[in-house]
Amino acid sequence: MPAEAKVSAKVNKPAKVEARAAAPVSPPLTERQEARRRRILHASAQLASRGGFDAVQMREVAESSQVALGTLYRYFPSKIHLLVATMQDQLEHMHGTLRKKPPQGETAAERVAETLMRAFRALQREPHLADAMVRALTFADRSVSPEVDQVSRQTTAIILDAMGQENPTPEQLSAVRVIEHTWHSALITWLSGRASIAQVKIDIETVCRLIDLTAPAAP
Amino acid sequence: MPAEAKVSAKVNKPAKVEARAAAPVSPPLTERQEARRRRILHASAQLASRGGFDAVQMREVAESSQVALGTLYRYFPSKIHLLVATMQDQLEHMHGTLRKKPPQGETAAERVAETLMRAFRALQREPHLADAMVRALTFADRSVSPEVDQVSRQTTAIILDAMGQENPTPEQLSAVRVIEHTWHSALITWLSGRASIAQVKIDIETVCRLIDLTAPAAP
DNA sequence: CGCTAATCTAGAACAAGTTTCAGACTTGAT
DNA sequence: ATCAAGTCTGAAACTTGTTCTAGATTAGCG
Repeated sequence: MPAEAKVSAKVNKPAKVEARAAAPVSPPLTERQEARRRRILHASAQLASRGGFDAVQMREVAESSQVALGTLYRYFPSKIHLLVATMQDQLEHMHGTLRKKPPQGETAAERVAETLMRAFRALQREPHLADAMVRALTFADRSVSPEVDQVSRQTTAIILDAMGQENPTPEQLSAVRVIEHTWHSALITWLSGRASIAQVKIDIETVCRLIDLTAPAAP
Repeated sequence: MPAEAKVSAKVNKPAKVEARAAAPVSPPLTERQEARRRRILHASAQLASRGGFDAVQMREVAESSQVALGTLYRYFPSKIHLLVATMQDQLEHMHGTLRKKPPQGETAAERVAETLMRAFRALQREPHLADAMVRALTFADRSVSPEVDQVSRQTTAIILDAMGQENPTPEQLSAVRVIEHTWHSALITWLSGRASIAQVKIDIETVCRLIDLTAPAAP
């Protein structure tokens, strides 16, 4: 009946199809579709690495990834969706990389700060890419909530990993939320040239103190 | 020689002209120019109050404020500049309002949290306006840094006011920075529907604990 | 194989931010 | 009062995100 995989009905956008590598269940993608999706994300990241948010132009992404503009929009319903998906992609890499070398700090706060600073250094290597991803993330409106939430969960997972906490308390989860807020906002101030790298470091270290504040003795 | 006030040279954009009400020194504006500026900001806030960021369309702002499109761009070189200036305007009101009834809390942390929650409630009354202003603020790139910085300073001033600290320590200033980060980011998650009002409250209260953590005995 | 529904493509069309330009209007100085 | 320089206006043009359309392709099923 359908063709190239029944992604579902008309309204369906492979966006939801973005079954993360972990659970490609919802709407299975054809090999060619999966390939297209990868080409698109690759082109997006490449263009972003050059000139940041503005350099990711939908027509160029379509051309670079050898896909028609309409198809690009079928996969990613907006530029913001595309960039947020790009961020999901990069975050997975990052999480994998971070897993390999766990932070060395004594306290949970130290380990989290160390992990975030490591991530920050990675972003510094591709500042334009960071710009595109972070701007998209904070500019996203309600229509992108599910995807942004996914990014948020991934970030939370990274931080909890660094804390080494199996089952964090509600208080600790609040602290993690605040750390994420600070992380995103600090990145923005850095990207827009209003804060130095050193300043970001201080902010991260400052907010990480909240962890110790909320991490009492283990049961 | 010039006309309607010598704003300066060719490249000059009254943007810099935005000498806040406090210090209209740099390039003095004609009365008519000041009036135009007010009309523009008013139209901007009005449109924003309706439909948020997207509803603030430059052509409409120009029409509503009875100014040519080109003139609008002379006063505010981009939509982002316009909305950030709108935020500066609103922040001043807010600061004035907050001054009148200082927060009641015992500790500095309580007072800051109370103040921010009061501001938050004000934003809730005009969620669309809040959306427009906050989105603009976080989307702003380097070209808007001076204006965004001004907003940041104003916010810092409000928080320091609430703390009741005359000369804060560097540590306290760091805490304030982190509070601002959390404030902005929490607003974004609320505006994009990813966090409830209650959640924002918790985040604010959580981060405000940092103040007590960094506020030792007075000298 | 041949069908049928969905997908993909190429390209036009539309929307809103931004730029540009010629001409009318103001302003402040002489 | 006059004039030079800067400002405002109105309208068109340009850019880039987004939508739409008609026709070519593809996938899976009988």
